[in-house]
Amino acid sequence: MQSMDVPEVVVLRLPLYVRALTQLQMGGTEVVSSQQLGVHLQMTPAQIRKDLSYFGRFGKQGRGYNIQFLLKELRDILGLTKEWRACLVGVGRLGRAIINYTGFAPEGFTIVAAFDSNDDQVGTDVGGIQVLPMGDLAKVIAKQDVTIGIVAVPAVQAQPVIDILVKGGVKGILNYAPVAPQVPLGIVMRNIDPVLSLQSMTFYLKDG
Amino acid sequence: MQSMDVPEVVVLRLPLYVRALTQLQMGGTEVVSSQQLGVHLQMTPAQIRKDLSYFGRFGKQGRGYNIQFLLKELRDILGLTKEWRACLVGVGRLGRAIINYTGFAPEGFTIVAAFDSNDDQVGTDVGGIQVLPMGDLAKVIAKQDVTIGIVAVPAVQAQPVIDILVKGGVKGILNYAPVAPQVPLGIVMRNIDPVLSLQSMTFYLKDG
DNA sequence: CGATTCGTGTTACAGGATTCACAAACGGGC
DNA sequence: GCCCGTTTGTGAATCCTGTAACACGAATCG
Repeated sequence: MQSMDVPEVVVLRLPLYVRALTQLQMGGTEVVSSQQLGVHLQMTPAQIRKDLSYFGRFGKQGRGYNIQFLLKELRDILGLTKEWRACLVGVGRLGRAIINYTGFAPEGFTIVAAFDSNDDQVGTDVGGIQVLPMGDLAKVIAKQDVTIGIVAVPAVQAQPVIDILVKGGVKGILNYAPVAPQVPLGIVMRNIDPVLSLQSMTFYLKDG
Repeated sequence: MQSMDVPEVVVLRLPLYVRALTQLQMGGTEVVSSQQLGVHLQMTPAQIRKDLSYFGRFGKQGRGYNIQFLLKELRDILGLTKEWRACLVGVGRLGRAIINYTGFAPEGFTIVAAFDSNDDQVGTDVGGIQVLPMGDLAKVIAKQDVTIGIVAVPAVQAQPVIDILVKGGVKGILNYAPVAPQVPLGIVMRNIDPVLSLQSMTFYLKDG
């Protein structure tokens, strides 16, 4: 709702704040200023204050931000208070690594189902999850309340798989395939693409 | 050299062009207009033309861009014509997946060495690569002409590992650990962080 | 209790990036 | 050789983002 006129760059930074604040909280800090947060995250205090001011007034003049309070607010804003249910498509090497990745669950992202188009994979157990045939996708998404689809299939299959996921009803796509797929308006996509990262990195390395 | 006043956003987009052009080339196309590229990549033709114009005049009015020529130029600009040698630190689950990932080699990125601080891992063979102790890092980087360090260690170890890599002489860091590490000026870092991607995604999903 | 210090929220500004618009260039047809 | 449709490259204009400046509230101190 309030989301309408918040720049996307700002939204992309919010998780960084959440992470930094969580870390500080672990360390026992209770109050932090935009100044301190700034050095921690390598950004200017002004930017942090401005970002936060899009959503409310969370700080106290002369003191700073109460970490526990700000964290709760930011988690609310980002929608991190509920459990997000995802399904994985593609249980090859990459898919298996994703299923077994321990970083998702603590943040509230659970992979509740896995699919593969390869009949040899279907029926096998990967990291405690039964691999299902693509045909079951729509049914499972609806029944299991899945909102996020994770794509870990070869490049050529990515677009068709994403089409199926969208038709099936997921609202967000986390795409690991090295392509830039098209999604209809209203679907949120994020790409994980280490090769692109490396290819833009080399521009700066090539004559260092 | 010419790199000085090219905006970083532009550099980040160049690999997308390379990929799209390669795909078109595979399909047999020889010439493409900014218009066509635009629909393919979901961006405005003007932006594509402007981006390319930072580096030279590659197109012909009335015709468009010769794909083979433009690809060669872009690969040159990005420094993708040579083989880039990388080393991996951390051969846990994630590290193993990275070593076995088949997407790097075809693009000219080779992992030539792997390290781990865990003595149980040292000496074992992962995906055809001998795991070495951290102590050998500097020596190997120098001897093997390694310019890129890939970090796949737990969050708490990431910063110290990166410090060692930088001291050892790498120029670029591809960081998979869920932290925002500090690197000295002149070192290029790219972060791969699916959790951050998901956390910014949920902002848009939370009341859809 | 007044003065001082600190740090926020906000407004104004500067610098970048994206889009627009158009002259100049090219290729093909006649 | 000349015209016509097409598409580039590029200033100009617009939009967006980040930074700096500042007025005000809150806490502290003598």
